[in-house]
Amino acid sequence: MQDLLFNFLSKYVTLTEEEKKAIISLDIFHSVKKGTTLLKEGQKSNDGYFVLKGCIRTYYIIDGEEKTTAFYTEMEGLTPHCVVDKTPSQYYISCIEDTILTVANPEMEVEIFNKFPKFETLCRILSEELLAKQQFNFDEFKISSPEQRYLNLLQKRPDLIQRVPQHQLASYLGIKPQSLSRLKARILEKSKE
Amino acid sequence: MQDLLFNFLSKYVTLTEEEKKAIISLDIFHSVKKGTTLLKEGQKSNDGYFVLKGCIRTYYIIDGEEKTTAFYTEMEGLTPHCVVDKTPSQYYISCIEDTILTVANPEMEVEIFNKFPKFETLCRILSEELLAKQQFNFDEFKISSPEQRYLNLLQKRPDLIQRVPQHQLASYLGIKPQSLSRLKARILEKSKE
DNA sequence: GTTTTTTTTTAACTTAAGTGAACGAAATTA
DNA sequence: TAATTTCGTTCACTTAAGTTAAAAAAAAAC
Repeated sequence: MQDLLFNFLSKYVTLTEEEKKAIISLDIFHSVKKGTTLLKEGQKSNDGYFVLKGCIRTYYIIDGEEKTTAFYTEMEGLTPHCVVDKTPSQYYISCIEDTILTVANPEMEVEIFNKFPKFETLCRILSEELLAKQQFNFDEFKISSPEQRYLNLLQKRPDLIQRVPQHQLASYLGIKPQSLSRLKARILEKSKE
Repeated sequence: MQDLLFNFLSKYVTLTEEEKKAIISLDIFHSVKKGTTLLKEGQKSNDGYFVLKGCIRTYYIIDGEEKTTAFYTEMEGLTPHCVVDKTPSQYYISCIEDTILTVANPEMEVEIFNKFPKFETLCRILSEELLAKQQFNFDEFKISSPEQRYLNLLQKRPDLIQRVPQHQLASYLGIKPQSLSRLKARILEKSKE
């Protein structure tokens, strides 16, 4: 299980056995069942997550309606907003599949950083990389229509469309479930011509 | 001029005179005139920017049309995508006002990090913070209509609406300039009732 | 200070998303 | 397995954004 993490990290740094042991000893590996809510609106938390296997989503509840804004799957990490600015969370995080993830808080990070400074470099690089990727996704979203966004997702993350309920996908694409249905029918219609 | 930077940084770390001098000696402070293009599509570059005064924007040119995706103003930083993944840039960066900014590349960063490890901590924290903020902005964008996005911007960044040309604002809001005009007229109409 | 260019607004028309309701399919629960 | 809830799709209707064109306003260039 932890090999998934070490494999991923090996793309960025070479870890000694001692360093790996230090990570394992933090006891950050967890298995969570489908449907489990990791964080609720209004809660304070210091936990950041990194998905090793499975899928989690973040969503807001606005006027009683769920608005799904992100999915995190294999080798993707999430530091909730509330961890960064120490305020109650504005959104929920829950598992849409049985999921294996790591859970870590800033205190644990500092502890590791002090012992092994290369981890701080790793975290800096990862978060800079993620920031650039995130900015690009946002750019793409802005300059695309809902239909283009869907087609784009079909190209770039076909798995998501399979493993995620459609009504959750819809708000992820910035539209209503009915519009997603219609849009898919429209695409199918076009492809027949 | 550099005080703007050190003032900002003082919120995160305390810098010694020696450290400040090390930064100044990197010769990263630049003044650029309105209209200057800092980066063009297809170019490779290693420069990241941090705006001390003024405003820069990133935009794509798609089918001959400019698509503005972001503005960076006072105390906001930008590491272009092409710096992170070493590919030619997909977008342009230019100044929409006379601007004072810092320009730094990863090599300079590494040099500073080696001399003063606290800078790496600073950069990690800044980019984690930015990532969380960025994610939240994206969330807000997804769950809002164009009209809500405009009203939201009016609340949160009224300065942008003043200092930025409307047609650039429009694509930033994910719509066409004509739609922005109409939307503003609609809001004005509503407020009269 | 006038001309030229760029930007913003307005309008008419087209296309697509939002809304509310209904229906069948699928998944959950009893 | 039957009952119930949740989910996905379809429909009719409303609202708003995209498109094309033109005019007005503002900014830049001469």
